[in-house]
Amino acid sequence: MTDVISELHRRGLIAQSTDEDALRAHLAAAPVAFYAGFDPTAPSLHVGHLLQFMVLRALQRAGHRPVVLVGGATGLIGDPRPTAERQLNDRRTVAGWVDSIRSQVAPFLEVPAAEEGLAAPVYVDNLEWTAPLSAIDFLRDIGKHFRVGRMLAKEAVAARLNSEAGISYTEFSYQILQANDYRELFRRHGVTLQTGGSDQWGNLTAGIDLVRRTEGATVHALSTPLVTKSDGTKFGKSEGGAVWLDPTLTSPYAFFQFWLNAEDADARAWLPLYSERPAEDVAALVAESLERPAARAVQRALAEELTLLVHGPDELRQAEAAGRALFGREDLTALGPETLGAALTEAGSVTVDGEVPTVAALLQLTGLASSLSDARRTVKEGGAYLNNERVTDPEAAPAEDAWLPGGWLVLRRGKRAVAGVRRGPAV
RNA sequence: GGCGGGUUGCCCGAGUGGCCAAUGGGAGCGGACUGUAAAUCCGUCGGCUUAGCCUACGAAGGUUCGAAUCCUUCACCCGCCA
Repeated sequence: MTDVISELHRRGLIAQSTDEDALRAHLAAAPVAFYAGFDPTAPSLHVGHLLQFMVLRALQRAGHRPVVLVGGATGLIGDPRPTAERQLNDRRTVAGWVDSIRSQVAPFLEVPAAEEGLAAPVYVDNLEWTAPLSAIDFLRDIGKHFRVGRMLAKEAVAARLNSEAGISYTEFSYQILQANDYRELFRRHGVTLQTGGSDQWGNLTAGIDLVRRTEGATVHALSTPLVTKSDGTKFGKSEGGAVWLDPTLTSPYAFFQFWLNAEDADARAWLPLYSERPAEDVAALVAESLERPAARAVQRALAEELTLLVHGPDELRQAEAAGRALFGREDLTALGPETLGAALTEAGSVTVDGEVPTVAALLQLTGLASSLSDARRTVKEGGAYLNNERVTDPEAAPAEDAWLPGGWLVLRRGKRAVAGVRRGPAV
């Protein structure tokens, strides 16, 4: 059995850990069950969650059994964020998100049939054991084991107490629920390791304490570092917001482009975290990037590997081809209707029927501009292009001879936001 | 429960009756330079049927020719006291 802790260290995936020697020995002794939780706070997971999957996959490859918890209960309460109180989502919405997130996780964890020696993942929802809890049970059987002093000292709580936002009793209680999850999974599935982001450390240790107090057992936790960007802005955002894993929210093309557009320094820092290539290959790619940054070998590697992982081989091929077509040197008319159509469909497109809208309207329709005002402004600033030629009049409709073979227009905003307009009856 | 302070655009934060769609900074967006990087510089940054109009300064009312600015009530936050 490989020493998975060493691998995780090498890749920079460990921020904090409970007694590491003990954990290493524990993992080496026998296959263990471990868990990571995902709260349904949105209809889809996003790139920020990807790092958790890298840890899950590494542990599973090492022979351990992943237990994936989707927080149907905790998602109703809200993990305290450092800045402000969360808006509560209604129960039906959260229940729907639980389903979509559960199915989203599945592809990341192979089923044992595919590869011998892998333990099948288990999926659970903490609503199962949290919903039946009465207030009395909660306070007597669980609450009694928590000291308020320790709860207040947790970073997530302390930050909020010191902020103007304060913290509600609801969110203050969150750590107790998550701790109870750990205990339930210890009882039900023999889980002895929880992984999560470093911002979850307080919650992870709360669970360890509860298991020790009530079960007399020593269990472990491992946290991943916060992924950062060299310019200090938040990781995982691109034009238009979060980068989702759901292909209907963020197209595979956009997902591919997100990684391809990473800054050099960031891409080099991220590669070990996200790549499952051998260490030598990772090192070689980083060296290549330092030598010839313009080739963007590291960005390409990230984009390819992760698009393949998240969206599969077909989508990867199309996302790549679309990028080549739209950013290639060739004349657009030389592309041919099939290539052009496939690329634009991948990038995002709209179909217009009847009278052709103005350029400003098309910018808005394709989502390249958020409003008509925004579209007009973009044209005024010289940032709008039709078939790679700058547009000057926002109120003019594209000329008849602008239509490319196949009935396409290529609309672009700035350097990299591209969308297609197709003429024809609505599909 | 009492007293005091606060709630402004994506975020931070000015603004105490007209010159306020609201100073400034950050983020975002566009341009130049590049490599579909970074840094830098310049521009832009509520919406619309765009020389104009509409909606906005926690919420709802009120005073006034005119309110983000004054008054009343409500909600929430922070601090001190009980």
